[in-house]
This record gives sequence, C-alpha cells and structure tokens, in this order.
Amino acid sequence: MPKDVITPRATDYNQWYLDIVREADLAESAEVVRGCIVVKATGWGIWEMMQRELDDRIKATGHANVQFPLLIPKSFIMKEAEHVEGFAPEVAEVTRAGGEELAEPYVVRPTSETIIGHFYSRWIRSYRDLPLLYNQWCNVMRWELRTRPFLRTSEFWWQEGHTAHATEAEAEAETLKILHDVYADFAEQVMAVPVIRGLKTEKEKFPGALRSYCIEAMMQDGRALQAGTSHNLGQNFARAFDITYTDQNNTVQHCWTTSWGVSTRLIGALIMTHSDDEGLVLPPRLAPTQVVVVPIYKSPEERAQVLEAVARITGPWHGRLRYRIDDRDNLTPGFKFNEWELKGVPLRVEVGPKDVEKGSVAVARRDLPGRAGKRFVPQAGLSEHLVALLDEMQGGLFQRALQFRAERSAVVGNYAELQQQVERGFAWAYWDGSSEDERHIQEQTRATIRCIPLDQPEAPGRCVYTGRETRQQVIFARAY
RNA sequence: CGGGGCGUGGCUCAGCCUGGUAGAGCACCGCGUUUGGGACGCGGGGGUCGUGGGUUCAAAUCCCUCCGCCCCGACCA
Repeated sequence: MPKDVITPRATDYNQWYLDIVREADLAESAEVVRGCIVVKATGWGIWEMMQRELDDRIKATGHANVQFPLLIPKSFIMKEAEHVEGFAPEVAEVTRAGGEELAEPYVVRPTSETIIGHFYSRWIRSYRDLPLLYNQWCNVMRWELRTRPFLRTSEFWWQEGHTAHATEAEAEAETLKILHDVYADFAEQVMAVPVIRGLKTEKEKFPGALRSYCIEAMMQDGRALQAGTSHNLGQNFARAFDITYTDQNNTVQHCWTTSWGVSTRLIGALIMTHSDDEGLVLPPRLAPTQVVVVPIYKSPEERAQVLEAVARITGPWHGRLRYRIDDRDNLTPGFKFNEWELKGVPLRVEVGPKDVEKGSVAVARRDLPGRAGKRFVPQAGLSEHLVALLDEMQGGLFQRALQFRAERSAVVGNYAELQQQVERGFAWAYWDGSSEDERHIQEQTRATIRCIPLDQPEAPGRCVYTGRETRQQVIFARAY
C-alpha cells in the first residue's frame, strides 16, 4: 500500500530520499545553522549501532580510542601543500574568542591529520614506539555549498583512524587491513551493502595522501557512493610535522602514516541501498528495534488479556532480540503498522484476541511490505522463529543488493558504450588515460572514475578512451 | 557561486494580481464512540503573515534591503 507521504522512487529519487529521512524521523535541517542537520533519536540510534560494530572491529585490529581538540591552529593546516589546497575552500575559522581577536586563528577541524601529526612528532622517539595505532570518534566541519542530509552536510560525525609505522610496507598493510577487515566487512556483513574495494586515481585521492583506497557502493538509482576511505599517507605528513623515529641502526627516519574514516554518510548509503516506497528498510543487525509488537483489542477486558499474552510471549526475548511493545492506546493498529513500516523496523508481531484464543501471532516482515509479508505462526517456538527470520532477512537484503548491482553493471568496450552505461550504473572499462582525460570524460558524461578495483581481470584489453593496450580496469559512474 | 522557485498556526497550503486588519486540511487538547492495514462525532487552543525599511488613512497583499529554504548547473566524506 503506497504511502502518500513518500514520493515514489520512480517519480523523483531525490525527493524520495528526503521523504524517507523526514518520515522515518532520522534527521531534519538545523535551519538556524547553515548546512547542518539535527540527527534525531531514530537516526542517531542507527549511528550508535554502526559505531558499536565498527568500534569492535577497530579495537579488534589493535587500535585504541583517543580524542584531539576540535580547533586546530590555522598554521598547521598550511603545512602540507596538497592538504592546504584540498581543504582551504571548505574550512571554517575562529578568529575571535574571549572578546578579543586571536593572535592566530583556529580552524574548526575538517579532518585531524595535522594536529595529530603535531603530537605524534612529540610522542614518537624510537622504533619501539611503533606502530602507533589510534582512532577518534568526533564531529568535523567542511563548509559545503550544497547539502543533503547525511550525504553531504557541513558538520558530520565520523571516526578517523591515524597510525604511524616504521616502514612503507607496514603502513600499506595497515591501510589494506582497515579497508578489508573493518570497512568492507562491516558494510557487507552488518549493513548488508555490497561494496567494491579499490584504489582511487590521482585525481580522486585524499589531499596529501600517497594512495587512497575506498569502498564504493551502488545506490538504487545506479549512482556510486563512496562509503569509506583508507589512506596511505606515505611520509608526506611525517615530513610536514617532523614525525621521526630512531631505528635499530641508530638512524633517524621519517615515519609512514595512515588515516582512514567512515562517517554518518553511511546512513545515507543504508537508506539508498535497501529502502522502498513504503519507507525505511533496516537490516536486522543495524536496526535499533528489530521487532515491534502491536497489541490489538476492542474492549478493556480484551486489552488486559492481550497485554498479558504479550508479556508472556516477549518474556524469552530478553537479551536475544531488540524489541519494543507499542501499547499506545490512542492510535489504531492500522496506523501503527504504517508508522513502523515507515521507520523500517524489520519485524512486526501482532497479537489480538484471536491469537490469544488460538495460541498464534501474526508476523509481518519489512522486506516484503504490506500484507504480502504477513503470516500467522504459533506462539510456541516464536523466539527461534524470529531470530531465524531476522537472519534470513539480513542475508536476503545483501543478496538483493548484490543482484541489483550486477544488473546495473557492465563492461564497456568503447566510449559510446561508456556514455550509455553511466546513465544506468557502473561501467567497467580498461583504462590507460591521464587525469586530464579523466577530466574530459567527467565534463562530457558527469561520470568519474570511482576506483581501480583491487580485483583485476587476467587478460589485458584496450583503453576505452586512448585505445592503448592495458591490464588495468576501472569503474566509471556518476557519484554522490 | 550562477540560473529558477518559495518563505502565512507544528506541517502542507489558500489568500497577494485588484491594499480594508487572516482561512482550510492535517496535527494538537477535552469528551464520547471506535480499534486484525493510516477511525469518527462534538467542543477547544494556537499565527508579531521570514527580517528591516519605504509608500499609504490603511500592507500578508505594492516597492527596496537583508536572511533562510528548495530545485537545476560548477566543487566535495
């Protein structure tokens, strides 16, 4: 049953996205603060689930959490040439405080490589201090001209990992470990969002990095979304901030550093991967509420009987399921069904007088919206049934997204095919062009090289643009 | 930062062209009847018409300023 508060995806995908954010009560525009949003309880609840899962993985790979200042001396940002150029247009500055002009302005952190670099240079003396593996959860600010909730806002929330190593090989191993074991694993196993792991081109890499890796996801309109990045910073920041150590041979060496991050943008990825015209669809492993129980009754006597049955039925769920009983008395069941579908709760259990009598309940699954996903099942063994259903849904969402991506992906052999394919999804193409060629293609097609996938084909082919033979394949797509 | 559109109870909007002191639906509050896919009746509360200035006897309405939001293009997690 289409909901009139949600614009169908086929009508206007962008408006659909905004409708979902509003109706699922995830966030709203901060209005009084340009380009910023207020993340509401439901939206922040999802972020907290993401944080928990990611933080476990970050700790499991040997990192500890720290916290650096929100404000960074402006001169720090200026120290690394590429970094300055990349971030200068989007930093906000604090020039006055305590009623006086500051001797040196601060910038509100757009990312923390510089201030962390400053302290790393003080903390690291010997090879015995390495590797240094820290992460911080914080908010950052990048002044944006055009914003969209979660996908691009001036303030956003993220984690940024910053590590220092003795050798290039160790830094590279760290960068890839985060990409695979933390980001890709989290995206696919927890978010049920299939991702392509790849390397950014020179044109698209992080300002100041040696190499940037990324995970790229495909949204339902065929556009690409960068869902996470992991950078090997080489010795660029180590040189700019004098991060050095003495090695086993008593020689002073520059460290090799890395940085990596994922942000609240992942909430946007989640929405645009799974949700439908009925509202938000949450994968069970990320849903703050996995099961909502809606009691159904007419008289006060029925109400008492039904609520008693609900208490008995949900008793064994403690610690196994994240659930909530919607016993609000001023709303009809039908209204609640629609509301919880809008909010993406994976499973709904209805308990009415007939169920009390027959020892059954109605279970509706969100991945099959409306009455189609509704079944009457016995109360006996219900917890196991629900746990199994959630598991099935988690896998099903991933498979559905994977299939969608496959349908919207194609290898293109020439430029005409490339132009067509980026209209609908990912265009895989052999590539041997320059940054300048890349720019030309962007001007003509609005598509960019999202990444050079880590999994490359065996056989060489001809570059889609220059016609030269190459072994390298890349993905072109329009991106968010 | 260019081009277009728009700011009126919490929300969506009408009223503006043709100036005369603000309305609807939804939401909210109270009471009653309802309740297995967005209930209904009756009663009620709530608006410096984005901001500042100007024109006028009189401005939501006409003119100017600024601010903000949305859409479309150039830059970006």
